[in-house]
Amino acid sequence: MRAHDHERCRSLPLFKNTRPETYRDLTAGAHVQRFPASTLLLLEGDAVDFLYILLDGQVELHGTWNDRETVLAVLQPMSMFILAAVVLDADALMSARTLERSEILMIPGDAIRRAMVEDIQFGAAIARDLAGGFQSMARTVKNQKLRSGVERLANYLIVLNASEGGGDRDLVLPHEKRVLASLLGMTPENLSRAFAALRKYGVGVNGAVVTIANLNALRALAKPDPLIDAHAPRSGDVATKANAEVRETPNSRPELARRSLSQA
Amino acid sequence: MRAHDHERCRSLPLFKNTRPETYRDLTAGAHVQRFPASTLLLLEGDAVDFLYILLDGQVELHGTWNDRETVLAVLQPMSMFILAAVVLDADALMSARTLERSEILMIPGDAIRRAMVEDIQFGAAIARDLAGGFQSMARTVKNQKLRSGVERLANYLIVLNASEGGGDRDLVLPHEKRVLASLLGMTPENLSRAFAALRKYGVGVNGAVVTIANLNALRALAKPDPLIDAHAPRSGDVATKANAEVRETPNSRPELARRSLSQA
DNA sequence: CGCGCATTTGAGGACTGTCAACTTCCGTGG
DNA sequence: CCACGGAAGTTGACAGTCCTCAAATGCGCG
Repeated sequence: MRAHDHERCRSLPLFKNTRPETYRDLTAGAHVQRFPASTLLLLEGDAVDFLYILLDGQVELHGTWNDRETVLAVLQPMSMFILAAVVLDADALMSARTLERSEILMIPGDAIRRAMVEDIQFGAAIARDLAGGFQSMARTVKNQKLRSGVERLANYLIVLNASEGGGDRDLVLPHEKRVLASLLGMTPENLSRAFAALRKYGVGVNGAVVTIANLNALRALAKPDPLIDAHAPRSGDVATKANAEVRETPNSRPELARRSLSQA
Repeated sequence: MRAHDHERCRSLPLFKNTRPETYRDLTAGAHVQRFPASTLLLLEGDAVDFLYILLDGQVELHGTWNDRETVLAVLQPMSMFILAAVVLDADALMSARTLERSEILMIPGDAIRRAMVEDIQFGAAIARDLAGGFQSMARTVKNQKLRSGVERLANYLIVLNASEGGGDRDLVLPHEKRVLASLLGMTPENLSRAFAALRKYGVGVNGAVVTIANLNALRALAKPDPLIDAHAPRSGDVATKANAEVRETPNSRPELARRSLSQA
Protein backbone atom coordinates (compact mmCIF):
# COMPACT_ATOMS: atom_id res chain seq x y z
CA MET A 1 0.00 0.00 0.00
CA ARG A 2 1.53 3.24 -1.15
CA ALA A 3 1.63 6.50 0.74
CA HIS A 4 -0.68 7.97 -1.84
CA ASP A 5 -3.27 5.31 -1.06
CA HIS A 6 -3.00 5.95 2.66
CA GLU A 7 -3.56 9.60 2.02
CA ARG A 8 -6.70 8.96 0.04
CA CYS A 9 -8.01 6.41 2.52
CA ARG A 10 -7.61 8.74 5.45
CA SER A 11 -9.68 11.27 3.61
CA LEU A 12 -12.59 8.85 3.40
CA PRO A 13 -15.39 9.72 5.82
CA LEU A 14 -15.01 6.26 7.31
CA PHE A 15 -11.47 6.89 8.49
CA LYS A 16 -11.61 10.62 8.99
CA ASN A 17 -11.80 10.56 12.77
CA THR A 18 -10.45 7.15 13.59
CA ARG A 19 -7.57 6.99 16.01
CA PRO A 20 -4.17 6.47 14.41
CA GLU A 21 -3.68 3.15 16.15
CA THR A 22 -7.06 1.93 14.91
CA TYR A 23 -6.15 2.90 11.42
CA ARG A 24 -2.78 1.18 11.71
CA ASP A 25 -4.48 -1.94 12.99
CA LEU A 26 -6.90 -1.99 10.11
CA THR A 27 -4.38 -1.43 7.38
CA ALA A 28 -1.84 -3.79 8.89
CA GLY A 29 -3.83 -6.84 7.83
CA ALA A 30 -5.00 -5.20 4.64
CA HIS A 31 -3.60 -5.62 1.17
CA VAL A 32 -4.01 -3.96 -2.19
CA GLN A 33 -4.82 -6.16 -5.12
CA ARG A 34 -5.19 -5.57 -8.83
CA PHE A 35 -7.87 -7.28 -10.87
CA PRO A 36 -8.39 -7.37 -14.62
CA ALA A 37 -11.66 -6.28 -16.19
CA SER A 38 -14.71 -8.53 -15.89
CA THR A 39 -13.42 -10.33 -12.84
CA LEU A 40 -15.86 -11.64 -10.28
CA LEU A 41 -14.66 -10.38 -6.92
CA LEU A 42 -17.43 -11.75 -4.82
CA LEU A 43 -20.40 -14.00 -5.43
CA GLU A 44 -23.71 -13.41 -3.72
CA GLY A 45 -24.21 -15.99 -1.01
CA ASP A 46 -20.54 -16.18 -0.21
CA ALA A 47 -19.23 -15.41 3.22
CA VAL A 48 -17.63 -11.98 3.24
CA ASP A 49 -14.09 -11.94 4.57
CA PHE A 50 -13.04 -8.45 3.58
CA LEU A 51 -14.24 -4.93 3.34
CA TYR A 52 -13.45 -3.73 -0.17
CA ILE A 53 -12.31 -0.24 -1.01
CA LEU A 54 -12.06 0.64 -4.67
CA LEU A 55 -8.90 2.67 -5.22
CA ASP A 56 -8.95 2.72 -8.98
CA GLY A 57 -11.11 1.33 -11.76
CA GLN A 58 -14.80 0.57 -11.81
CA VAL A 59 -16.81 -2.10 -10.02
CA GLU A 60 -20.37 -3.25 -10.54
CA LEU A 61 -22.60 -4.70 -7.82
CA HIS A 62 -25.33 -6.94 -9.10
CA GLY A 63 -27.86 -9.48 -7.98
CA THR A 64 -29.28 -12.51 -9.71
CA TRP A 65 -32.36 -14.65 -9.47
CA ASN A 66 -33.73 -17.33 -11.69
CA ASP A 67 -31.33 -16.65 -14.55
CA ARG A 68 -32.08 -12.95 -14.43
CA GLU A 69 -29.50 -10.40 -13.41
CA THR A 70 -29.74 -6.79 -12.36
CA VAL A 71 -27.11 -4.17 -11.64
CA LEU A 72 -27.61 -2.60 -8.23
CA ALA A 73 -24.82 -0.05 -8.34
CA VAL A 74 -21.72 0.95 -10.24
CA LEU A 75 -18.89 2.20 -8.08
CA GLN A 76 -16.06 4.47 -8.93
CA PRO A 77 -12.78 5.09 -7.14
CA MET A 78 -12.68 5.71 -3.44
CA SER A 79 -15.86 4.02 -2.49
CA MET A 80 -16.18 1.01 -0.29
CA PHE A 81 -18.56 -1.87 -0.70
CA ILE A 82 -20.28 -4.71 1.18
CA LEU A 83 -19.82 -2.92 4.48
CA ALA A 84 -23.20 -4.17 5.70
CA ALA A 85 -22.32 -7.82 5.23
CA VAL A 86 -18.96 -7.23 6.94
CA VAL A 87 -20.57 -5.59 9.96
CA LEU A 88 -23.06 -8.44 10.32
CA ASP A 89 -20.54 -11.12 9.43
CA ALA A 90 -23.19 -12.32 7.03
CA ASP A 91 -23.27 -13.63 3.49
CA ALA A 92 -23.13 -11.17 0.64
CA LEU A 93 -26.44 -10.26 -0.93
CA MET A 94 -24.85 -8.90 -4.07
CA SER A 95 -22.07 -10.04 -6.33
CA ALA A 96 -19.22 -7.72 -7.24
CA ARG A 97 -17.48 -7.65 -10.60
CA THR A 98 -14.87 -5.36 -12.08
CA LEU A 99 -16.01 -3.48 -15.15
CA GLU A 100 -12.47 -2.40 -15.93
CA ARG A 101 -9.02 -3.08 -14.58
CA SER A 102 -9.23 -2.15 -10.93
CA GLU A 103 -7.13 -1.68 -7.87
CA ILE A 104 -8.78 -2.66 -4.64
CA LEU A 105 -7.86 -2.43 -0.99
CA MET A 106 -9.10 -5.34 1.07
CA ILE A 107 -9.39 -5.02 4.84
CA PRO A 108 -10.10 -8.16 6.87
CA GLY A 109 -13.66 -8.21 8.14
CA ASP A 110 -12.80 -9.26 11.65
CA ALA A 111 -10.46 -6.30 11.97
CA ILE A 112 -13.34 -4.04 11.00
CA ARG A 113 -15.67 -5.65 13.49
CA ARG A 114 -13.05 -5.45 16.20
CA ALA A 115 -12.25 -1.80 15.53
CA MET A 116 -15.94 -1.03 15.53
CA VAL A 117 -16.23 -1.87 19.21
CA GLU A 118 -12.85 -0.44 20.21
CA ASP A 119 -12.76 2.94 18.52
CA ILE A 120 -15.96 4.82 19.09
CA GLN A 121 -15.33 7.36 16.37
CA PHE A 122 -14.75 4.59 13.90
CA GLY A 123 -17.93 2.85 15.03
CA ALA A 124 -19.89 6.04 14.60
CA ALA A 125 -18.41 6.55 11.14
CA ILE A 126 -19.51 3.07 10.18
CA ALA A 127 -22.99 3.78 11.47
CA ARG A 128 -23.17 6.98 9.43
CA ASP A 129 -21.95 5.24 6.33
CA LEU A 130 -24.51 2.48 6.72
CA ALA A 131 -27.20 5.06 7.32
CA GLY A 132 -26.23 6.74 4.06
CA GLY A 133 -26.29 3.40 2.31
CA PHE A 134 -29.70 2.66 3.69
CA GLN A 135 -31.07 5.95 2.46
CA SER A 136 -29.50 5.38 -0.91
CA MET A 137 -31.22 2.03 -1.21
CA ALA A 138 -34.48 3.59 -0.07
CA ARG A 139 -34.17 6.13 -2.89
CA THR A 140 -33.56 3.31 -5.31
CA VAL A 141 -36.71 1.52 -4.25
CA LYS A 142 -38.77 4.67 -4.64
CA ASN A 143 -37.22 5.40 -8.01
CA GLN A 144 -37.98 1.89 -9.16
CA LYS A 145 -41.52 1.59 -7.85
CA LEU A 146 -42.78 5.08 -8.56
CA ARG A 147 -41.32 5.92 -11.95
CA SER A 148 -41.46 4.49 -15.45
CA GLY A 149 -38.38 3.60 -17.43
CA VAL A 150 -38.34 6.82 -19.40
CA GLU A 151 -38.78 8.83 -16.21
CA ARG A 152 -35.89 7.02 -14.57
CA LEU A 153 -33.66 7.72 -17.55
CA ALA A 154 -34.66 11.37 -17.65
CA ASN A 155 -33.82 11.80 -13.99
CA TYR A 156 -30.60 9.92 -14.39
CA LEU A 157 -29.54 12.32 -17.11
CA ILE A 158 -30.45 15.31 -14.99
CA VAL A 159 -28.38 14.05 -12.08
CA LEU A 160 -25.51 13.24 -14.40
CA ASN A 161 -25.70 16.69 -15.89
CA ALA A 162 -25.70 18.28 -12.44
CA SER A 163 -22.71 16.22 -11.37
CA GLU A 164 -20.77 17.57 -14.33
CA GLY A 165 -21.42 21.12 -13.34
CA GLY A 166 -24.88 21.68 -14.70
CA GLY A 167 -23.78 23.58 -17.75
CA ASP A 168 -24.95 22.96 -21.28
CA ARG A 169 -21.95 20.88 -22.24
CA ASP A 170 -22.32 17.40 -23.62
CA LEU A 171 -22.61 14.52 -21.22
CA VAL A 172 -20.59 11.35 -21.53
CA LEU A 173 -22.25 8.26 -20.19
CA PRO A 174 -20.03 6.74 -17.51
CA HIS A 175 -20.78 3.12 -18.40
CA GLU A 176 -21.80 0.92 -21.27
CA LYS A 177 -25.43 1.27 -22.22
CA ARG A 178 -26.30 -2.28 -21.29
CA VAL A 179 -24.94 -1.68 -17.78
CA LEU A 180 -26.86 1.56 -17.58
CA ALA A 181 -30.00 -0.20 -18.76
CA SER A 182 -29.72 -2.81 -16.02
CA LEU A 183 -28.97 -0.16 -13.43
CA LEU A 184 -32.10 1.68 -14.47
CA GLY A 185 -34.13 -1.50 -14.36
CA MET A 186 -34.77 -2.12 -18.03
CA THR A 187 -33.45 -4.06 -21.00
CA PRO A 188 -30.90 -2.59 -23.41
CA GLU A 189 -33.57 -2.53 -26.11
CA ASN A 190 -35.83 -0.53 -23.87
CA LEU A 191 -33.07 1.90 -23.00
CA SER A 192 -32.65 2.55 -26.71
CA ARG A 193 -36.33 3.30 -27.01
CA ALA A 194 -36.28 5.43 -23.88
CA PHE A 195 -33.53 7.56 -25.43
CA ALA A 196 -35.60 7.78 -28.59
CA ALA A 197 -38.59 8.88 -26.54
CA LEU A 198 -36.50 11.69 -25.04
CA ARG A 199 -35.66 13.11 -28.46
CA LYS A 200 -38.76 15.26 -28.40
CA TYR A 201 -37.54 16.68 -25.11
CA GLY A 202 -34.31 17.83 -26.64
CA VAL A 203 -32.11 14.86 -25.78
CA GLY A 204 -29.71 13.71 -28.47
CA VAL A 205 -27.52 10.63 -28.34
CA ASN A 206 -24.40 9.83 -30.25
CA GLY A 207 -22.62 6.80 -28.90
CA ALA A 208 -21.79 7.58 -25.30
CA VAL A 209 -22.31 11.31 -25.79
CA VAL A 210 -25.63 12.76 -24.75
CA THR A 211 -26.64 16.33 -25.47
CA ILE A 212 -29.39 18.08 -23.61
CA ALA A 213 -30.76 20.88 -25.74
CA ASN A 214 -33.63 21.85 -23.50
CA LEU A 215 -33.02 21.17 -19.84
CA ASN A 216 -36.29 22.75 -18.82
CA ALA A 217 -38.33 20.46 -21.02
CA LEU A 218 -36.44 17.50 -19.66
CA ARG A 219 -36.98 18.60 -16.09
CA ALA A 220 -40.68 19.08 -16.75
CA LEU A 221 -40.86 15.45 -17.79
CA ALA A 222 -38.51 14.07 -15.17
CA LYS A 223 -39.86 15.97 -12.16
CA PRO A 224 -36.67 15.44 -10.17
CA ASP A 225 -37.17 15.13 -6.44
CA PRO A 226 -34.50 15.54 -3.75
CA LEU A 227 -36.16 12.72 -1.83
CA ILE A 228 -35.42 10.29 -4.65
CA ASP A 229 -32.55 11.62 -6.70
CA ALA A 230 -29.03 11.89 -5.42
CA HIS A 231 -28.18 15.30 -4.06
CA ALA A 232 -25.64 17.53 -5.67
CA PRO A 233 -22.13 16.24 -4.98
CA ARG A 234 -21.36 16.79 -1.34
CA SER A 235 -18.27 18.75 -0.54
CA GLY A 236 -16.90 15.78 1.37
CA ASP A 237 -16.62 13.81 -1.82
CA VAL A 238 -12.98 13.75 -2.74
CA ALA A 239 -11.31 11.94 -5.55
CA THR A 240 -14.20 12.23 -7.95
CA LYS A 241 -12.74 15.44 -9.18
CA ALA A 242 -9.24 14.11 -9.50
CA ASN A 243 -10.37 11.45 -11.91
CA ALA A 244 -12.56 13.61 -14.03
CA GLU A 245 -9.97 13.73 -16.72
CA VAL A 246 -11.36 12.04 -19.78
CA ARG A 247 -8.99 9.83 -21.60
CA GLU A 248 -8.91 11.02 -25.15
CA THR A 249 -8.16 8.36 -27.66
CA PRO A 250 -6.81 9.32 -31.05
CA ASN A 251 -9.83 7.73 -32.67
CA SER A 252 -13.29 9.19 -33.05
CA ARG A 253 -15.61 8.28 -30.23
CA PRO A 254 -14.96 9.52 -26.70
CA GLU A 255 -14.52 6.79 -24.21
CA LEU A 256 -16.88 6.40 -21.35
CA ALA A 257 -16.22 8.90 -18.64
CA ARG A 258 -14.88 7.51 -15.43
CA ARG A 259 -17.64 8.57 -13.21
CA SER A 260 -20.75 7.08 -11.82
CA LEU A 261 -23.87 8.03 -10.03
CA SER A 262 -25.06 6.62 -6.79
CA GLN A 263 -28.59 6.68 -7.99
CA ALA A 264 -29.91 3.44 -9.38
CA MET B 1 -43.48 4.63 30.17
CA ARG B 2 -44.48 1.50 32.00
CA ALA B 3 -42.23 -1.15 33.43
CA HIS B 4 -43.56 -3.53 30.85
CA ASP B 5 -42.44 -1.23 28.07
CA HIS B 6 -38.97 -0.92 29.57
CA GLU B 7 -38.75 -4.64 29.70
CA ARG B 8 -39.64 -5.00 26.05
CA CYS B 9 -37.31 -2.21 24.98
CA ARG B 10 -34.35 -3.68 26.76
CA SER B 11 -34.92 -6.88 24.87
CA LEU B 12 -34.53 -5.07 21.57
CA PRO B 13 -31.17 -5.77 19.91
CA LEU B 14 -30.53 -2.05 19.91
CA PHE B 15 -30.55 -1.80 23.70
CA LYS B 16 -29.40 -5.28 24.58
CA ASN B 17 -25.86 -4.34 25.52
CA THR B 18 -26.15 -0.65 26.20
CA ARG B 19 -24.91 0.57 29.54
CA PRO B 20 -27.64 1.23 32.11
CA GLU B 21 -26.78 4.91 32.29
CA THR B 22 -26.97 5.23 28.52
CA TYR B 23 -30.36 3.60 28.55
CA ARG B 24 -31.52 5.84 31.37
CA ASP B 25 -30.30 8.86 29.43
CA LEU B 26 -32.15 7.84 26.31
CA THR B 27 -35.43 7.05 27.96
CA ALA B 28 -35.31 10.11 30.20
CA GLY B 29 -36.14 12.42 27.33
CA ALA B 30 -38.40 9.89 25.67
CA HIS B 31 -42.13 9.67 25.83
CA VAL B 32 -44.81 7.21 24.83
CA GLN B 33 -47.62 8.49 22.70
CA ARG B 34 -50.82 6.96 21.38
CA PHE B 35 -52.08 7.66 17.90
CA PRO B 36 -55.38 6.76 16.28
CA ALA B 37 -55.50 4.82 13.04
CA SER B 38 -54.58 6.56 9.77
CA THR B 39 -52.53 9.23 11.46
CA LEU B 40 -49.58 10.70 9.67
CA LEU B 41 -46.64 10.51 12.06
CA LEU B 42 -44.01 11.88 9.78
CA LEU B 43 -43.97 13.37 6.32
CA GLU B 44 -41.15 12.68 3.89
CA GLY B 45 -38.93 15.72 3.66
CA ASP B 46 -39.47 16.68 7.27
CA ALA B 47 -36.61 16.97 9.67
CA VAL B 48 -36.56 13.98 11.96
CA ASP B 49 -36.54 14.84 15.65
CA PHE B 50 -37.20 11.44 17.14
CA LEU B 51 -36.39 7.82 16.78
CA TYR B 52 -39.68 5.96 16.75
CA ILE B 53 -40.24 2.59 18.37
CA LEU B 54 -43.54 0.91 17.69
CA LEU B 55 -44.74 -0.67 20.93
CA ASP B 56 -48.20 -1.62 19.79
CA GLY B 57 -50.29 -1.29 16.65
CA GLN B 58 -49.22 -1.17 13.03
CA VAL B 59 -47.34 1.48 11.07
CA GLU B 60 -46.80 1.88 7.36
CA LEU B 61 -43.80 3.57 5.76
CA HIS B 62 -44.43 4.97 2.32
CA GLY B 63 -42.99 7.24 -0.30
CA THR B 64 -44.64 9.48 -2.85
CA TRP B 65 -43.75 11.05 -6.13
CA ASN B 66 -45.81 12.84 -8.71
CA ASP B 67 -49.14 11.89 -7.14
CA ARG B 68 -48.12 8.27 -6.93
CA GLU B 69 -47.60 6.52 -3.63
CA THR B 70 -45.92 3.29 -2.69
CA VAL B 71 -45.70 1.41 0.58
CA LEU B 72 -42.11 0.63 1.48
CA ALA B 73 -42.72 -1.35 4.65
CA VAL B 74 -45.36 -2.26 7.18
CA LEU B 75 -44.09 -2.52 10.72
CA GLN B 76 -45.30 -4.70 13.56
CA PRO B 77 -44.81 -4.06 17.26
CA MET B 78 -41.35 -3.75 18.65
CA SER B 79 -39.65 -2.40 15.62
CA MET B 80 -38.02 0.95 15.30
CA PHE B 81 -38.10 3.22 12.31
CA ILE B 82 -36.29 6.10 10.62
CA LEU B 83 -33.08 5.26 12.43
CA ALA B 84 -31.01 6.19 9.37
CA ALA B 85 -32.38 9.73 9.20
CA VAL B 86 -31.84 10.13 12.96
CA VAL B 87 -28.22 9.01 12.75
CA LEU B 88 -27.54 11.39 9.88
CA ASP B 89 -29.69 14.14 11.34
CA ALA B 90 -31.22 14.30 7.89
CA ASP B 91 -34.68 14.70 6.44
CA ALA B 92 -36.93 11.69 6.27
CA LEU B 93 -37.09 9.91 2.93
CA MET B 94 -40.30 8.12 3.81
CA SER B 95 -43.52 9.12 5.45
CA ALA B 96 -44.94 7.15 8.36
CA ARG B 97 -48.62 6.56 9.00
CA THR B 98 -50.46 4.43 11.50
CA LEU B 99 -52.59 1.71 9.96
CA GLU B 100 -54.31 1.06 13.25
CA ARG B 101 -54.37 2.57 16.70
CA SER B 102 -50.76 2.53 17.81
CA GLU B 103 -48.56 3.16 20.79
CA ILE B 104 -45.21 4.61 19.99
CA LEU B 105 -42.10 5.41 21.99
CA MET B 106 -40.31 8.50 20.78
CA ILE B 107 -36.69 9.04 21.71
CA PRO B 108 -35.11 12.43 20.92
CA GLY B 109 -32.74 12.21 18.01
CA ASP B 110 -29.95 14.20 19.61
CA ALA B 111 -29.97 11.84 22.55
CA ILE B 112 -29.50 8.96 20.13
CA ARG B 113 -26.67 10.72 18.33
CA ARG B 114 -25.01 11.59 21.62
CA ALA B 115 -25.30 8.08 23.01
CA MET B 116 -23.91 6.73 19.79
CA VAL B 117 -20.54 8.35 20.44
CA GLU B 118 -20.53 7.80 24.18
CA ASP B 119 -21.53 4.18 24.58
CA ILE B 120 -19.59 2.01 22.19
CA GLN B 121 -21.87 -0.99 22.57
CA PHE B 122 -24.83 1.18 21.71
CA GLY B 123 -23.02 2.58 18.70
CA ALA B 124 -22.19 -0.90 17.49
CA ALA B 125 -25.80 -1.97 17.97
CA ILE B 126 -26.90 0.95 15.84
CA ALA B 127 -24.42 0.01 13.16
CA ARG B 128 -25.68 -3.56 13.15
CA ASP B 129 -29.26 -2.40 12.96
CA LEU B 130 -28.51 -0.12 10.04
CA ALA B 131 -26.60 -2.90 8.33
CA GLY B 132 -29.65 -5.11 8.67
CA GLY B 133 -31.81 -2.33 7.31
CA PHE B 134 -29.49 -1.87 4.38
CA GLN B 135 -29.60 -5.54 3.53
CA SER B 136 -33.35 -5.54 3.86
CA MET B 137 -33.62 -2.68 1.36
CA ALA B 138 -31.19 -4.47 -0.94
CA ARG B 139 -33.47 -7.51 -0.86
CA THR B 140 -36.39 -5.28 -1.69
CA VAL B 141 -34.64 -3.88 -4.73
CA LYS B 142 -33.75 -7.33 -6.00
CA ASN B 143 -37.28 -8.55 -5.37
CA GLN B 144 -38.67 -5.61 -7.27
CA LYS B 145 -36.31 -5.65 -10.22
CA LEU B 146 -35.94 -9.36 -10.75
CA ARG B 147 -39.43 -10.73 -10.17
CA SER B 148 -42.86 -10.24 -11.69
CA GLY B 149 -45.90 -9.31 -9.65
CA VAL B 150 -47.19 -12.87 -9.41
CA GLU B 151 -43.76 -14.08 -8.37
CA ARG B 152 -43.54 -11.44 -5.67
CA LEU B 153 -46.93 -12.43 -4.31
CA ALA B 154 -46.06 -16.13 -4.35
CA ASN B 155 -42.88 -15.49 -2.39
CA TYR B 156 -44.68 -13.20 0.00
CA LEU B 157 -47.15 -15.97 0.78
CA ILE B 158 -44.36 -18.47 1.32
CA VAL B 159 -42.59 -16.17 3.76
CA LEU B 160 -45.84 -15.43 5.52
CA ASN B 161 -46.59 -19.12 5.78
CA ALA B 162 -43.15 -19.81 7.21
CA SER B 163 -43.50 -17.02 9.75
CA GLU B 164 -46.72 -18.57 11.02
CA GLY B 165 -45.09 -21.91 11.67
CA GLY B 166 -44.97 -23.40 8.22
CA GLY B 167 -47.81 -25.85 8.75
CA ASP B 168 -50.78 -26.29 6.47
CA ARG B 169 -53.01 -23.97 8.42
CA ASP B 170 -54.78 -21.07 6.79
CA LEU B 171 -52.95 -17.77 6.53
CA VAL B 172 -54.49 -14.49 7.52
CA LEU B 173 -53.20 -11.53 5.60
CA PRO B 174 -51.79 -9.04 8.09
CA HIS B 175 -52.94 -5.95 6.21
CA GLU B 176 -55.57 -4.73 3.83
CA LYS B 177 -55.15 -5.95 0.29
CA ARG B 178 -54.58 -2.48 -1.09
CA VAL B 179 -51.71 -2.00 1.35
CA LEU B 180 -50.31 -5.37 0.44
CA ALA B 181 -50.63 -4.53 -3.25
CA SER B 182 -48.64 -1.35 -2.82
CA LEU B 183 -46.04 -3.13 -0.70
CA LEU B 184 -45.63 -5.68 -3.46
CA GLY B 185 -45.38 -2.96 -6.07
CA MET B 186 -48.67 -3.35 -7.90
CA THR B 187 -52.18 -1.97 -8.01
CA PRO B 188 -55.04 -3.50 -6.01
CA GLU B 189 -56.60 -4.67 -9.26
CA ASN B 190 -53.44 -6.46 -10.19
CA LEU B 191 -53.16 -8.10 -6.79
CA SER B 192 -56.61 -9.52 -7.31
CA ARG B 193 -55.53 -10.94 -10.64
CA ALA B 194 -52.31 -12.23 -9.17
CA PHE B 195 -54.27 -14.15 -6.55
CA ALA B 196 -56.47 -15.49 -9.33
CA ALA B 197 -53.38 -16.59 -11.22
CA LEU B 198 -52.22 -18.51 -8.15
CA ARG B 199 -55.43 -20.54 -8.03
CA LYS B 200 -53.98 -23.14 -10.32
CA TYR B 201 -51.09 -23.49 -7.87
CA GLY B 202 -53.41 -24.37 -5.05
CA VAL B 203 -53.88 -20.93 -3.51
CA GLY B 204 -57.37 -20.04 -2.38
CA VAL B 205 -58.52 -16.67 -1.11
CA ASN B 206 -61.48 -15.81 1.01
CA GLY B 207 -61.36 -12.27 2.28
CA ALA B 208 -58.19 -11.98 4.31
CA VAL B 209 -57.84 -15.75 4.65
CA VAL B 210 -55.51 -17.51 2.25
CA THR B 211 -55.22 -21.27 2.01
CA ILE B 212 -52.26 -22.99 0.45
CA ALA B 213 -53.27 -26.42 -0.75
CA ASN B 214 -50.06 -27.31 -2.51
CA LEU B 215 -47.01 -25.69 -1.05
CA ASN B 216 -44.69 -27.55 -3.38
CA ALA B 217 -46.41 -26.24 -6.47
CA LEU B 218 -46.28 -22.73 -5.06
CA ARG B 219 -42.60 -23.03 -4.23
CA ALA B 220 -41.88 -24.33 -7.71
CA LEU B 221 -43.39 -21.16 -9.09
CA ALA B 222 -41.99 -18.78 -6.50
CA LYS B 223 -38.44 -20.11 -6.40
CA PRO B 224 -37.78 -18.55 -3.00
CA ASP B 225 -34.22 -17.46 -2.44
CA PRO B 226 -32.58 -16.72 0.92
CA LEU B 227 -30.71 -13.89 -0.75
CA ILE B 228 -33.97 -12.10 -1.51
CA ASP B 229 -36.64 -13.32 0.87
CA ALA B 230 -36.50 -12.56 4.57
CA HIS B 231 -35.78 -15.50 6.79
CA ALA B 232 -38.27 -14.91 9.53
CA PRO B 233 -36.55 -12.03 11.34
CA ARG B 234 -38.29 -12.56 14.65
CA SER B 235 -37.48 -10.32 17.55
CA GLY B 236 -35.18 -11.88 20.07
CA ASP B 237 -33.12 -12.94 17.14
CA VAL B 238 -29.59 -12.12 18.13
CA ALA B 239 -27.32 -13.65 15.56
CA THR B 240 -28.08 -12.64 12.03
CA LYS B 241 -26.04 -15.45 10.69
CA ALA B 242 -27.09 -18.91 9.65
CA ASN B 243 -30.59 -18.85 10.95
CA ALA B 244 -31.95 -21.01 8.21
CA GLU B 245 -33.73 -23.47 10.40
CA VAL B 246 -35.46 -25.73 7.95
CA ARG B 247 -38.72 -27.10 9.11
CA GLU B 248 -39.30 -30.65 7.99
CA THR B 249 -42.85 -31.39 7.16
CA PRO B 250 -43.85 -34.54 5.30
CA ASN B 251 -44.50 -32.56 2.17
CA SER B 252 -41.68 -30.09 2.26
CA ARG B 253 -38.72 -30.10 -0.04
CA PRO B 254 -35.93 -28.28 1.76
CA GLU B 255 -33.65 -28.17 -1.25
CA LEU B 256 -35.94 -25.72 -2.95
CA ALA B 257 -35.22 -23.21 -0.24
CA ARG B 258 -31.58 -23.25 -1.11
CA ARG B 259 -30.30 -20.91 -3.68
CA SER B 260 -29.92 -22.43 -7.07
CA LEU B 261 -26.24 -22.74 -7.79
CA SER B 262 -26.50 -22.27 -11.50
CA GLN B 263 -24.03 -19.66 -12.46
CA ALA B 264 -23.39 -17.10 -15.12
C1' DC C 1 -81.82 -0.75 5.46
C1' DG C 2 -78.63 1.80 3.03
C1' DC C 3 -74.41 4.06 2.54
C1' DG C 4 -69.39 3.90 2.08
C1' DC C 5 -65.47 1.49 1.25
C1' DA C 6 -62.69 -2.40 -0.14
C1' DT C 7 -62.37 -5.72 -3.53
C1' DT C 8 -63.34 -7.88 -7.87
C1' DT C 9 -64.07 -8.14 -12.80
C1' DG C 10 -63.93 -6.49 -17.52
C1' DA C 11 -62.20 -3.80 -21.42
C1' DG C 12 -58.77 -1.21 -23.35
C1' DG C 13 -54.36 0.80 -23.65
C1' DA C 14 -49.60 1.78 -22.10
C1' DC C 15 -45.37 -0.06 -20.77
C1' DT C 16 -41.91 -3.53 -20.91
C1' DG C 17 -39.68 -7.89 -22.28
C1' DT C 18 -38.39 -11.31 -26.00
C1' DC C 19 -36.80 -12.64 -30.36
C1' DA C 20 -34.63 -11.73 -34.56
C1' DA C 21 -32.40 -9.08 -38.05
C1' DC C 22 -29.45 -5.44 -38.97
C1' DT C 23 -25.79 -1.84 -38.43
C1' DT C 24 -21.74 -0.12 -36.44
C1' DC C 25 -17.64 -0.47 -34.18
C1' DC C 26 -13.34 -2.56 -32.93
C1' DG C 27 -9.78 -5.92 -32.40
C1' DT C 28 -7.59 -9.84 -34.57
C1' DG C 29 -5.11 -12.06 -37.92
C1' DG C 30 -3.92 -12.63 -42.66
C1' DC D 1 -3.53 -2.57 -45.17
C1' DC D 2 -7.67 -4.98 -45.28
C1' DA D 3 -11.03 -8.88 -44.43
C1' DC D 4 -13.17 -11.30 -40.91
C1' DG D 5 -15.63 -12.12 -36.53
C1' DG D 6 -17.48 -10.80 -32.28
C1' DA D 7 -19.74 -7.57 -29.33
C1' DA D 8 -22.62 -3.50 -28.55
C1' DG D 9 -26.30 -1.02 -29.97
C1' DT D 10 -30.50 -0.26 -32.74
C1' DT D 11 -34.86 -1.33 -34.86
C1' DG D 12 -39.11 -3.92 -35.83
C1' DA D 13 -42.64 -7.34 -34.75
C1' DC D 14 -44.91 -9.48 -31.25
C1' DA D 15 -46.37 -11.00 -26.71
C1' DG D 16 -46.77 -10.65 -21.89
C1' DT D 17 -47.24 -7.68 -17.98
C1' DC D 18 -49.14 -3.96 -15.81
C1' DC D 19 -52.02 0.22 -15.33
C1' DT D 20 -56.36 2.96 -15.95
C1' DC D 21 -61.05 3.56 -16.15
C1' DA D 22 -65.50 1.85 -15.32
C1' DA D 23 -68.83 -0.95 -13.38
C1' DA D 24 -70.36 -4.58 -10.43
C1' DT D 25 -70.05 -7.15 -6.16
C1' DG D 26 -69.53 -7.79 -1.35
C1' DC D 27 -69.03 -6.40 3.38
C1' DG D 28 -69.27 -3.66 7.64
C1' DC D 29 -71.24 -0.19 10.27
C1' DG D 30 -74.33 3.54 11.41
